[in-house]
Amino acid sequence: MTTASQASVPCPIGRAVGLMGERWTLLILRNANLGTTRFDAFRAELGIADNILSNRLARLVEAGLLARVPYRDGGRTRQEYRLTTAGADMLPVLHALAVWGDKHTEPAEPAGSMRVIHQRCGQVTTPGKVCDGCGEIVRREDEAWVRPWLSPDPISLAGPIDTDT
Amino acid sequence: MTTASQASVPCPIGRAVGLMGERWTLLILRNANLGTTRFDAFRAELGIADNILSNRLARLVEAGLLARVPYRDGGRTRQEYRLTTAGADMLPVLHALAVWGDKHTEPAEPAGSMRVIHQRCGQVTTPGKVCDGCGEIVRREDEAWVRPWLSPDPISLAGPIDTDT
DNA sequence: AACGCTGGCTTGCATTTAGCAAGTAACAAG
DNA sequence: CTTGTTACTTGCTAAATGCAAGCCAGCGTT
Repeated sequence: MTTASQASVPCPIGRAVGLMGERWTLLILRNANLGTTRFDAFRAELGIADNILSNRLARLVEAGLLARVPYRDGGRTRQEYRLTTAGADMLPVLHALAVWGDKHTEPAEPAGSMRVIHQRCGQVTTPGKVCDGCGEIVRREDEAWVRPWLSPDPISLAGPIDTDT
Repeated sequence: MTTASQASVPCPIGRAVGLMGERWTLLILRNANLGTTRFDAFRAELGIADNILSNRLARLVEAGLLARVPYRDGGRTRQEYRLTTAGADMLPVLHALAVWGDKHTEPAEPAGSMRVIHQRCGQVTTPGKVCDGCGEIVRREDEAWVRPWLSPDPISLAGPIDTDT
């Protein structure tokens, strides 16, 4: 799913950054990993302009990280932007950014830090491979995030859509 | 080291992305982690415009990820941009981008993939915490990268400068 | 068939940013 | 004093960002 401009970059970091080294793209991928799929939901959650959101979603679909999928809603057809495997595989990047952000930056108001929950044992854990509590590998489907500034409830990560792009 | 615009963002990912969700910034951090320190070296390695490089280096210094340090070179005073602890702590983000980029994007010409070497045992390993070969935790000072499109030689990661910003 | 509503954009515009290429200032050597 | 180097700055053009209004397709209702 490489776009033409990636193909000339030998470095995988360079190619990845060419696709997603842009703040709105990364924020869209964060929210998509947490289950956001609809245009108006991204717009509301991110406070992003319509034209920028439309542009970024199109790029993410073209790059294969999201898939634009029609669905029926109360009789009418709507569109949603579903996470693909490539989009889901961004989770380690999001984990790493969360750890860095938590260590090196401060929110103005301590609403409480973001926490990652291993749902199988219920423990808070460092994002990454192995649960700090029980030592098990934390699988995506057992991981939830608590963002206390939004809600005290853990949000499970979204599963990717199966896709052949 | 939070800039004013970060302080209003409760999410650590949002704050991190506010500082570095931009391709040139990420690429500068990649090269700084591999030991690049001088303005003309960044310019040559990245093919970046002077004004953009100057701007990004200033922002990274302001955000505390790099430190601008004078040094003597053949009698004259020059400046270098040294990695700080905060900049060094970007390594997991770079690792995650490398893994993603390697899995989901293709170079035009197979020059060979980027490889991470655990120098204590000499093995190639997956970037991350534990060596695939010997099972030891891969410490920064024992990690080197091979980027075959540049050179067959492993490049050790740069150690951060001690700094109190 | 006509109309209204909604969703998912597009458009026009002003502002900002990106990037090229030339130029500048400070500092050193000759 | 002149020259060269380093680390930028500047002027300019093109592209991107983002606001706010508007458009179009698809649907349901009348």
